[in-house]
Amino acid sequence: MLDSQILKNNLEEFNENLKKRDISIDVSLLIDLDENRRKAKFEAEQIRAEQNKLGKEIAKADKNEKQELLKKASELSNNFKSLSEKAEEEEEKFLDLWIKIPNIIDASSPVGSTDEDNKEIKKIGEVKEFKNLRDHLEIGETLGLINVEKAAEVSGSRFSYIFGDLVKIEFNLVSYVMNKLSDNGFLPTVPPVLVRENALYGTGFFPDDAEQVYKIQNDELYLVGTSEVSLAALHGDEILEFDSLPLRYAGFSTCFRREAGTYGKDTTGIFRVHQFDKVEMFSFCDPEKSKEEHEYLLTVEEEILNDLEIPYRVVDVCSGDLGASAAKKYDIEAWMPSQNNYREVTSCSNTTDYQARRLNIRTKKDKDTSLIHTLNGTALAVGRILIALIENNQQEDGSVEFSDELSKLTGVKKLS
RNA sequence: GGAGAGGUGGCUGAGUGGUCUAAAGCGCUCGCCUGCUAAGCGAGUGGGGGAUGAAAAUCCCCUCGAGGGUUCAAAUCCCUCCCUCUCCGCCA
Repeated sequence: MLDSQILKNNLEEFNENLKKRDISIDVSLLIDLDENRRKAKFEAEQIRAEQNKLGKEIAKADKNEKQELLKKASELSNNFKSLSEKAEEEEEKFLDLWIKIPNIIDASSPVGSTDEDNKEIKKIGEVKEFKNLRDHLEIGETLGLINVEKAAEVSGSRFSYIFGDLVKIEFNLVSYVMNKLSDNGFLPTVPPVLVRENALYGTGFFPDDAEQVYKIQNDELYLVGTSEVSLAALHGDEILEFDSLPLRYAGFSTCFRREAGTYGKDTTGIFRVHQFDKVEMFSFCDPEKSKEEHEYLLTVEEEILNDLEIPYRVVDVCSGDLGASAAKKYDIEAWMPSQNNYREVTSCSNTTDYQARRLNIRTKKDKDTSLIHTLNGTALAVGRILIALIENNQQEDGSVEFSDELSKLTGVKKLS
């Protein structure tokens, strides 16, 4: 959520941002609603003040005076009730619209409408040529490492079983990444994957992306699509020690996504599934240092991909492709030989104070309390990394063989 | 799942309808005192929103787990929810 002061202080920036994001809303309506709610609240408060004053007089008054004063107080009370009701209505009217306004985009983010307009920043690693090119599913099925057909019978489409050495690789990679992050000041965390509605509003997934989230009907709980949600909410309603910033966490969790509206898209194998495991970095940061922190998270992501010997490119995500809460976002896309293309394996966002305002996370600096900035980045999206590892290290005979260096991380030299 | 007890400021803890503007203690900050340290003395010490103002500031509203209700008036009474603890049952 944005600071509504922007309507008074920096309307130009506000309008420009809407333009960049290609959103058309009635700004003058917003301004009116904002003014109305302030006015309504102020009027209610005035009456409340009178009422409070009178209440104190009543407490001191003797019996004769009391009856008279009570009558007056009763009037004020009714008056206040109707005014504060009105104030609440006005507040709600404004907030309903305001909560949907996305974050202010960083000046350095490219302007554009779709992922086609994302800006490639760099391309690292050599793309190999393959004879008898196979995709990860074909390799995985043949070697008995992946089964999506059986998973479809058990759970429906977009689920998978992974077996044997692939599981071994998953746990080895998670362990490698957790160690690396722990060495770099991230606190390893296993957060809850079921959360209340509030955590999803706080992180900006609600109300906009609600259709992507699984709901547990009986208990009013939701399955997180990323541990970002539970990590961000960890410090909700807190004032963090300024000297403790940045507070960095590395969360391991299973992630659940409904993938509504993706029918027919990425239907092969385990690329786009309803359930996958992920290690996520999350940082609570001094607002003045969030840009550096963002670059830092990206660096960590790149190091991991380099260690894993996966060719990749880094993309600066354009205005139209940013989520509501991000001011700036870098995606890393790994080379996927079977698709002859780079595909997203990490995403790293600076959400500035957008989540912090909703979650009420602040710090105290020189006596002033101010909102902190939050950032998140994927350290290891297990499923997609497994795909990249399988496909980029496949052999002509349909086996998969890792370099000596890489096999130290996977714990497996050859899949056959 | 059953039975019970609770949630008050950074912490401990008093407070069962109006002077609560939340006692007291601890902690913290500043000052005094002391050769240093401790003790002592004094002052201050949460958060959010708003009005006026160039600013400094002054004033107002909200906040005792959350949300409703009763009342002229709620930390205090009533309802719903959340959380914590104890006992029983079940359980990885």
